[in-house]
Amino acid sequence: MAPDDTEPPMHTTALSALAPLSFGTLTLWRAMHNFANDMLLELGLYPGQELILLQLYDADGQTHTDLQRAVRLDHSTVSRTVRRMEQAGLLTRSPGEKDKRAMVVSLTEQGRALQPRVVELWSTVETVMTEILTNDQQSDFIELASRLEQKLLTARLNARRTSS
Amino acid sequence: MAPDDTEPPMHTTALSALAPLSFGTLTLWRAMHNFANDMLLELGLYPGQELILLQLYDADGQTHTDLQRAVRLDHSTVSRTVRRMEQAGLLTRSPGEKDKRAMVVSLTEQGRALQPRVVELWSTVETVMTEILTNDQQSDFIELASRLEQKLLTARLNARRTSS
DNA sequence: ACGACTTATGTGGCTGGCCAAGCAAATGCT
DNA sequence: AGCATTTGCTTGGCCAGCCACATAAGTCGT
Repeated sequence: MAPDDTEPPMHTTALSALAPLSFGTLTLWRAMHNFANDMLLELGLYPGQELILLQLYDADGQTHTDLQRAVRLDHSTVSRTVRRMEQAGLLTRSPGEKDKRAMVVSLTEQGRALQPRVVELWSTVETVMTEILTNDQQSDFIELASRLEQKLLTARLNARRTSS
Repeated sequence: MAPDDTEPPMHTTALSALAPLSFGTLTLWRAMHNFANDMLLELGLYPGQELILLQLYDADGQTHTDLQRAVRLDHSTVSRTVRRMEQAGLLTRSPGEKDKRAMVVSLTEQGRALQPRVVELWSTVETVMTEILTNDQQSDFIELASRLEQKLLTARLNARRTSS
């Protein structure tokens, strides 16, 4: 788990003065990540694995590519993570019938058994967060976050186009 | 860098429906992280290293512990990262005079030369984000993020207290 | 039908981040 | 003074995430 948070929080970083919005995003994410992580570890999961599980709960029997597009991580990351989850007994991989290159990922009993706990985990995180916000604040935050995300995505694309 | 974002964004993940606030936080952070990362790599830096540099720009000659408290990462992470940055010629480590256990970290010419570019990097990120927000929306977002962070920090502490 | 391209996945290597275990130096306590 | 505790840092091991490269299997064009 992350370092002790018993000390006064670092509200005086260089970054906080230079780029408060970025700083706020970073620290919020870290706090959420650490909080979720503690619970994930109790389920024997590592961060990111629960996203793949959620994806499979939504529709079992997806290929690596399906999962990769959903979670938006590198295919090599998905490949390794899925393999580790297979070794952990959470899911099964088998070559596709039509397309022999594709690996179809299916939940095992053990993997499916985690569904309520994984759902509860994220519900807990969400509850903790929404608890201190009004409905309006929640939708405002979500909308702002979404707009910022979109802006950053397009900014990144533009930057890449001009550099390459 | 992260996977191609040319495909339509994943606005239909299982998590987005289950925990929209958490999902928004996660995706926003990822977008920001990826955007910043591209620029970091062009500077020959890896994510997290620029935070240590910023810290040193603020006050050169800090110990590992100083840095660790500032960036709030695990001390072992700081140790490794600082060592790699030393190998990259960005900084110097030398045992403290009074306290021979402490490693005092100082910037090299090369490390200090990066200051304007590191500052510019985060300014760029911040500008991209603030561009689409009014001043009120910016301060709202920062305040909400800060409150959410605090809530998550205390929730984590409570959870740990009761479990251990 | 055959070669070129595209797609699906795997592997090695690098980083960040964490924990746990270990070592060395400073501090404190008797 | 001498021993126990605390503090500062290091190392090994595990995971995520990325890129670059490699392989296998569909697909397409001639």
